[in-house]
Amino acid sequence: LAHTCPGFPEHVGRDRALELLKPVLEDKAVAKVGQNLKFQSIVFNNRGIELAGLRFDTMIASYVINPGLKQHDLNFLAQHYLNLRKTTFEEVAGKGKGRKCFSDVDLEQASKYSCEDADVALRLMEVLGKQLREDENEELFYNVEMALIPVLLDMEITGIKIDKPFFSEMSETFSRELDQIEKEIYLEAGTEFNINSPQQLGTVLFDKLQLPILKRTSKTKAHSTDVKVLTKLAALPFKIPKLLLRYRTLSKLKATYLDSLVKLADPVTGRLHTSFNQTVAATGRLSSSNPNLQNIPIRGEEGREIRRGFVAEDGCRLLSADYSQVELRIFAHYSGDDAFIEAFREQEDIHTRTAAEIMSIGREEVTPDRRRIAKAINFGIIYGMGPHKLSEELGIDHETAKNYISAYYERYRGVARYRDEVIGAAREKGYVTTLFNRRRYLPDINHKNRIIRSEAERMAINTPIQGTAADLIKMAMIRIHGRLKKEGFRSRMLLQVHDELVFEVPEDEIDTAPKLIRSEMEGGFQLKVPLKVDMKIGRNWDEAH
DNA sequence: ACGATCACGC
DNA sequence: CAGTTACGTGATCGTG
Repeated sequence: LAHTCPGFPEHVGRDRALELLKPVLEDKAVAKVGQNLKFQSIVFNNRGIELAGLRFDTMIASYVINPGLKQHDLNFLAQHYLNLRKTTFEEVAGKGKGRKCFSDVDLEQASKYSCEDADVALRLMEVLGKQLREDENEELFYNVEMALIPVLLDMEITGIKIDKPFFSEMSETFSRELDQIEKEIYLEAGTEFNINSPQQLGTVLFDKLQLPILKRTSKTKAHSTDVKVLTKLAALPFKIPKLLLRYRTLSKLKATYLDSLVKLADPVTGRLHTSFNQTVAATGRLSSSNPNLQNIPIRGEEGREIRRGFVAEDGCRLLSADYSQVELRIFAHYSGDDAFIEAFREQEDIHTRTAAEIMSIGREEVTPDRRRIAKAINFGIIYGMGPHKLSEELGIDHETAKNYISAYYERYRGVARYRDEVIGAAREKGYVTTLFNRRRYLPDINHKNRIIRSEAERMAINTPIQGTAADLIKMAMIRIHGRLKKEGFRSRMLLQVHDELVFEVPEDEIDTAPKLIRSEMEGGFQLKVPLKVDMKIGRNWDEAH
């Protein structure tokens, strides 16, 4: 098909071949089995074919069976599950500069390679399918992960519009300020050097200017120059740390967001098309790349400004719907703790309530600073944080931090119970699971080294929470996508950012689409606490958030 | 090509 | 086996 290697015989041309295959590829009654079906769907989509009947994706099956594996490629799966060494793409196409386009690969080799690919995928289905059944993961695999493929595909194909001139102008403004700061830094340093090189910067700060070394990097023990260090150094009578902080912020935003996003946007439509990866995060979360649209800035002033460049098409608005405190609610559910559950049922401010309870004060005595402490503890607990990190985080002494944590476990007995149970189960079984039976193996849970074991214990605590949140939003996405299509909406889901969904909504659906979205996000599954969704509409992502 | 550092998100 | 908060991606530098 469409082969061009020398001496290739007369054959059915690409367009004719696709025309002949189209009815089969688009027939949902004809089951499709393969590796990375979303990618295959995109390839066919480029030729006007809508691949249907996606039955079994071997890459995703492997991920559901063991999401902690770093590889789910076909060569690895063949070796791991079939004990079979498959021909690699490199072996037929070459590598580096000499790499051939597949259509130029020798016909004999190319056909053998292609057939092997299909054969291996089919044989893997048997093995992986059996394992999914054994692990009671068929529901999760078929009804969640497989069902999510067409949803993600539509989101990727649709893309989100950006305001390119807006980003370009912002980039220019940043450039001018960066030039200015650069000059000042050189003046203060008394020398010119590469500010973007932590190594060269370290030499200037700590050797030449003799600033105190507050921290070393973990791997190489070099002098650290990260934000925390620079912030502390900014208290000293030197101008350079403040200048560097500003420089870092601006150059990060310019290089990672402004300049790269403009380059990646479609020149005709001005839309950005990310890839959602379904087999990367060990907890069950999605990830996003090329570009990553799950780490668009929101905190700093300039960062937030970048969100104004994510816009709705004419005649539409962006709608952001995010789960309020979803991980803490799941945590409350798991803990079964009465006080915790009541707080959410009564729609109280959870951090205020936590502050009141662990500090034994009335709710009216909870100052913003006390609330901040409670908030850090609430999040720290679900990440398995210890007193050391908490005291550092909050700038309080070690003893106080320790007391807060013990007061927390004292007050919320269910939390302590959850912690003990989940770690105990992990030790016994070697894995933890989410509410929907997504499994993650923790081979180091019984490790003799305390540090390594603690790391596994933190994963044991966090994974059921983060993973259940991932399961819930995936199920909501599937239902919303299905209903929008079935009920003839023109509103489209564009992005998922772990606990948030972003939609593009035509003006005449502003009254109807949000109701559907809220109902599917909040009502999909009954926990011991209600799920709450916050929604906002705007002309751009900043206004909508 | 790859590891290290840094910085952005949840 | 690594140095005490889970999970990611990407730009850039420096080295091989």
